[in-house]
Amino acid sequence: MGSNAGLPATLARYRVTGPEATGTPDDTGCGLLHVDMDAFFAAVELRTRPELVHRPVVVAGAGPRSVVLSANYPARVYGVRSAMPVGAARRLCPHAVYLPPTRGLYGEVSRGVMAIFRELTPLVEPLSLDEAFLDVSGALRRLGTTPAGVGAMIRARVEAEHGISCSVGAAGVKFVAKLASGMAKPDGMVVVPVGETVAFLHELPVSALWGVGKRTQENLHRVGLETIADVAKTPLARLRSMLGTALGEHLHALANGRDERGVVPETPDKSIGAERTFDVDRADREQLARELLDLSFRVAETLRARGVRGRTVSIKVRFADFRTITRARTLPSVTDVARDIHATAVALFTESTEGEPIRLIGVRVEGLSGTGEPEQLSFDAVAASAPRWREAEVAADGVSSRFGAGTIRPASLLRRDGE
DNA sequence: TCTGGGGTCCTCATCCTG
DNA sequence: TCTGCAGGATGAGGACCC
Repeated sequence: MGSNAGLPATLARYRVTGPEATGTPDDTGCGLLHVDMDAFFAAVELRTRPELVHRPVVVAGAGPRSVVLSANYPARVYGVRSAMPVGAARRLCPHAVYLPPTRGLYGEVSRGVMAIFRELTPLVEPLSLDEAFLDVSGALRRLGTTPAGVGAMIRARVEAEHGISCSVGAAGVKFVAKLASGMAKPDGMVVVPVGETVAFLHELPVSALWGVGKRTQENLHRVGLETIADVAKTPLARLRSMLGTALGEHLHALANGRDERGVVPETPDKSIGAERTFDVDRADREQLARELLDLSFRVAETLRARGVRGRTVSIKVRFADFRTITRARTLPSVTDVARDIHATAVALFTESTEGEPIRLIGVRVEGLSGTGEPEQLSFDAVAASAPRWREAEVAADGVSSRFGAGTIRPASLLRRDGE
């Protein structure tokens, strides 16, 4: 969400000004668009709270360990950023309005926005609820406009139909389009002409490269590489030995304006998981086993809803000192049954912890395949009983779809206070 | 500052098998 | 039967993204 926000003064010539798509840099061949909603969760909340529009507004959970999910631009002036602990945000901006997230609402708005994109081109690759890549090259003739013209259409329709603003980047490659939309924020459009891709990139710091986070940035700075131009000039062999083969090659290509990746409308899930951070660290094994059961049910529900099963169950445990471990086990056959996932998760948890206080616990299922694919037969007693458990859980899915997710859960998940 | 939750991808180590 | 090797599968952890 806009980590590259703000267009450096030297790059101002790439901004689309005036009536959009008229005073535009040359957008020939810039058929790859990246569209990013501005301060998405906060903007969605402000639709029903217009009186707060000019005040700092932060969307965040209520727990003591919550982080900021979204902050509008008046809040960002005070240094509030997404993913920042709420305590830190409150210190920076105590007078902001702190709103809890509205479950389900952002997904609904996101589906509406993505539907607009798909009316313009079938080549839409959502990256998250609030952003997507679009390849509009093949749709220009039908739409009778240019890439910047499509960007202008999108911005106008999203605003008119959903009451939120978005920013658009247009370029010849995905990575540059994404950088451009970050620089267009808020509520703008940036076009990087194909012939100027390298010049555009080379002024930017290494942190602008996709795949360079805090650690890699430190590694690059340590050897004197500060800008993308520095990375581009570095021999590939040196980058490989410094950063590993994959990352070295990846950054070298990006720094030289090469990004072969196309827009991929549908990528199958690789894993599905759920995790929970406790407000207070927990050491009670029975309580933790119940938490694993709840997480296993959530994961299994999602697997069945998406029509997939997985073969490897993994757990994640974060201890009070923030040390984090993962443990995984591959099952003899694929599953989407909470009971099997839970049994494996509890076994992994018991083998890898010794009663220490736990801050976070998570369950994930990997190695996914469609439910239509053949299942390996097993003589294992648990596997033999699985169909009956599965039927019970599928029946519970039916109730959940009518009365809300999590309506049916094992009795052991009910608290003594009668929740 | 004191660090969520849902993911992907990569690297390295280890084990197993032919 | 033993040894060495290569390659695949698996597991753990780190970095990164939104």
